[in-house]
Amino acid sequence: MRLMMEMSNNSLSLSFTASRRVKMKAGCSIVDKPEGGGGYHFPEWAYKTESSPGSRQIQLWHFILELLQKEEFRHVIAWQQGEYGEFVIKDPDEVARLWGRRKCKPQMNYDKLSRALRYYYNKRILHKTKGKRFTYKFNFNKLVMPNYPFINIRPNGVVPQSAPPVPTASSRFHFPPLDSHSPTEDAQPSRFPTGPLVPSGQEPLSDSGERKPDVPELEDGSSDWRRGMDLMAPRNAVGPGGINPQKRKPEIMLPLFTRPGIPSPGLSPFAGSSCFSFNPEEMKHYLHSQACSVFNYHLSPRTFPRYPGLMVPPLQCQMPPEEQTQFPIKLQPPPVGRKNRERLESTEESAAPQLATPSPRVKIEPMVDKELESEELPAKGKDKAEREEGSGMAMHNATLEGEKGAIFARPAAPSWPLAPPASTQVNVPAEESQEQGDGGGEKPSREPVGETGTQEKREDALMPPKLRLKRRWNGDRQPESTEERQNGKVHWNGALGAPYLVAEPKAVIATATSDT
DNA sequence: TGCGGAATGA
DNA sequence: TCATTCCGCA
Repeated sequence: MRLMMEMSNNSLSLSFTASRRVKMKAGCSIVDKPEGGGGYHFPEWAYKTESSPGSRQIQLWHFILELLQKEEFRHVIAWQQGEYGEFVIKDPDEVARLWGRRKCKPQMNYDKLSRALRYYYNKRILHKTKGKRFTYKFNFNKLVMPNYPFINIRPNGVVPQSAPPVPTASSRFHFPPLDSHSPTEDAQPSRFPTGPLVPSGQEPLSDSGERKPDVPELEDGSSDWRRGMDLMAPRNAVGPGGINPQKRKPEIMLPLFTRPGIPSPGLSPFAGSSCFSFNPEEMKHYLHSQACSVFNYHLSPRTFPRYPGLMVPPLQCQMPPEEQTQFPIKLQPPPVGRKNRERLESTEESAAPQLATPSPRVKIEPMVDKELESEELPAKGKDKAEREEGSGMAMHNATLEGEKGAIFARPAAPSWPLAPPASTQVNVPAEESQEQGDGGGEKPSREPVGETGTQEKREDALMPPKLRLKRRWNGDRQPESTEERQNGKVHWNGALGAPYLVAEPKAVIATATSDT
């Protein structure tokens, strides 16, 4: 999360304040300790091998981050300026060498390393920036969110200065002491550093400050992401103090969640709780971008730990009615493998060539009863599966649609009041409408899905049975949300592995009027 | 240059 | 689970 937060900043310069405790083999380590000037602030867990779920040793992405935050390795690997979370391996051989050294694998080379990196594709930790040699992009949601159960966006939140970042600058960011900001603090000791990690406004960063004009990239999600940012930024520009939801009609609605303060059971491996404070505006940008990233980069359903019976806290209280909204969060099925993609590609190409457009598609997913059907949304071309993974957008759509809430409560229907149809929620421009959801108007009710639904079914028919089943299966049980994070305050119930959001009125990015 | 399958190891 | 290694393919 911290990483994410930092991404909210323009600057890349990082100061690694978080203590790092990377378990390294003696004689194999190359990076001992974070140094100032680097830029990203990563939580301790990021450097704890033991905190790397499923891993006993430092993971490659950890290592990459390490290198990225070290000035001395900037000539070897560095954040790509102007690109959100994107980094370039300037010296593949050297990086491989360093990695090999760290892992005590002298035979390591870039080929092998890159293979390891490629494994991250499916995990949504990384993705390749197509067309750019040795350039990859982190999916910070994947990396951070699961580890930062609580995200607290507050009007006066601070934002980190460095970071790959985010388009806006200036904010501050900090991690408030856990005990003070984590009402849901569970019994588990926090893994996160407490207290402000970075003084606001410090560390003017050099290399990341400016965002170059983005060049459209059809192939990867970058352009989409940027597009999303574009959509979001100008129209949603609001002062730090918040916005008037009534006046603002962002094309993309970022529903707010309120959280009644549900305690974390402490079941999550990421149970360490932490609060992050953001400048709402920046957060808005960031989160939106994240949403787009989720969409474009296909976050893995595994982004968030899942637990049976996971419930999403009722959304209510602490917020003006108009800001209250809840929507189902739904994860998309895991990425299909290349073969499947190709298969789908070929299948869909012939079957639904009209669908093949470079622009991202937002899959509208009727929740609840229509879940299964929604799972079988049309996939477009090769990226179909990936798009489907874009749970963020999917959720977004869901949000837009004022879907009901069975988000994390997989096993049971939501027990709290469901958000009303988003009749007032979205005012999406044509382009967005198309992209974000043909089903934007879809109601939780059983209204005919319309063309989208028809199309879904059509394509569903074209989908390999196996994939279909898989999607259904996963779709029913994989909560993930990106959109939610976009509201003032996002809290992740780390213990549950479920994010729940708490929006503060002033941190409103967008609101879905629930009463219309 | 990049991808991903497969076998294998830790 | 996360690589590492090897390899064929594009």
